Amino acid sequence: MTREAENQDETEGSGNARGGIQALDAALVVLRALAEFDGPVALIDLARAVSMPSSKVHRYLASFIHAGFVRQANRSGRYELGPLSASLGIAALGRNDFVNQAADAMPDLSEQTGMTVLLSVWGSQGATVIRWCRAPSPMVTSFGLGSNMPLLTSASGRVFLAWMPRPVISARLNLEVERAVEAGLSWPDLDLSAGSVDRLIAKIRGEGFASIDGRYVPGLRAIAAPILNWQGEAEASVTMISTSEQILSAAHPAVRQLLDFTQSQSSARSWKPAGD
Amino acid sequence: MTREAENQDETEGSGNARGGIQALDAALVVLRALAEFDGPVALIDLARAVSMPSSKVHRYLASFIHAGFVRQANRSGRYELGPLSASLGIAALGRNDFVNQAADAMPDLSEQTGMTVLLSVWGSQGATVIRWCRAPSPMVTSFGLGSNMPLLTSASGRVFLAWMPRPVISARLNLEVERAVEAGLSWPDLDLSAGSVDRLIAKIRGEGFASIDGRYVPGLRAIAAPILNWQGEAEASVTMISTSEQILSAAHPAVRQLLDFTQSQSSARSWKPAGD
DNA sequence: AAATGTATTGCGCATCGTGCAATATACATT
DNA sequence: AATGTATATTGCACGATGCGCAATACATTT
Repeated sequence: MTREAENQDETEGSGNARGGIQALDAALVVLRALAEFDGPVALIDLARAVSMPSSKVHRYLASFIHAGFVRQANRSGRYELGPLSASLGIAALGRNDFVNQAADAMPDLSEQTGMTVLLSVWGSQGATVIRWCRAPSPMVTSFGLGSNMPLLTSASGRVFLAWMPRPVISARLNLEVERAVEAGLSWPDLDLSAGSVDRLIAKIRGEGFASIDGRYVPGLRAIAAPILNWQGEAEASVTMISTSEQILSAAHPAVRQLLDFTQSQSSARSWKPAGD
Repeated sequence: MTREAENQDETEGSGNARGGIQALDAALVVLRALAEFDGPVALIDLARAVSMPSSKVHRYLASFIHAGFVRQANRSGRYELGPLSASLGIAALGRNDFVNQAADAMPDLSEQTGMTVLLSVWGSQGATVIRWCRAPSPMVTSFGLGSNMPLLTSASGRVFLAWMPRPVISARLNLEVERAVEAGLSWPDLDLSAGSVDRLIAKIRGEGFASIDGRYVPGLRAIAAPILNWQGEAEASVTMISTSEQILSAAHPAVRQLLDFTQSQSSARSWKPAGD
């Protein structure tokens, strides 16, 4: 195998990274690159992104598809992450994370409050719903597991807006503002100036929770609060959904219950720095 | 590389699965096996689980660790999924959004079958049509986007009846039964006893799809199947409408196409362990 | 219909993955 | 503490197999 000069950081000259398999290393680079794209990717683009011949990438993708980690969109071409990647992520999240503890406790919260509760984390595409606990009460379910919530107009997203390091969310924030401006959108409690966003952030942090009233999605109200790590950054967001206007008030018992819940969960262990 | 007999389903004799890389196939089997363990795994156990030599598995793991998909707990011992697996999964979750994906693929299904296809989710008023893909064939229908379908007497509704958590639908079910009783309605294949409903649910789940014949809405036949999420709950329902009586038979090709469609859109548990 | 762009696939060479077994290391027992 | 056992890690040599190139198939566009 005519190995190319794609060694990234190791001092090895003889082989690849200590004791690994070269083909696998290259393949994982491809997989990671695929994950970093926003949507379906053409083979050529993916190959360019990783600086490999198309045929090489294609063979990797064939194996990934065979295993279920990747799926090709239509008949013609583009590749995207497959269901097994999602399963892998769910398994990874459920390992030693706060996610498990929070998810285990969510049914209780849902039952006590009679509301639908969902748990989301910050992914490359924004706030992503990873757990979902339905309440018996009627409720609009136009989104489900894996939904990406908007940063500005969802309670879950606003939690990350307020408690995520600015650099992490800035790209997403710019994207959403840009799109809103292009679409000519305007919102009840938020214009698109930087000052308005900062004021919103300050308000959310001050109150300790974020909310969305029925003016964005008619009839839908939600409150959300962060699960914080010891650095005060949001690791996850817990959201409660209701059709009642009243939960938006800080005096409503649901707010108290939500904050109790997230604060008790915040003491759990959090993300550990990458191994490597 | 002394290749072992790890192909079990392909007819290929020369290589492995169509155009893939053997080492990568084997490595992904390992990763998948790792994900299926509950917690940290010892190398030996993982090797046994996939029937490979420890050294082989160890080299794969070295590459996975190097890429960040796997972490080893301490200096010595056990392996677990790493942060990159979580990132990958979150990205995949967003990309495998059932509703949008199904909606994107609906035109194809409509074209292949020549039938009108609609997509519904569970809303506060019951099954709610959110996408609508008309077939060229003329068809008079009185409902459109946002219509609420009955739980008992629509194919879409029956899907939710069968694949939705009982608490979620119970209120709606009671309401419909109550109203039917008050109105003195009676239906061809369903009386209003609890047992009858349970029998209907069992039948639908057994067949994998729900149907409505022309006796409820004269001249209108429909079949519907669920798009299931990771929890096995119905995330959405895909319905095909026809005026022909024949589609109600499970032998009709449209049923096959519908089930293929929904299963491909669901988070398939049907991924076979690729390796040996 | 021609043309362009892309995905897919033979093919032969030599690179590199593999199995075995030796070694290092951690853990349990006496 | 020392020994023993079990597991993780690593050389080594062979030859199977992954790789790049280029031809082909496929699809979409002008």
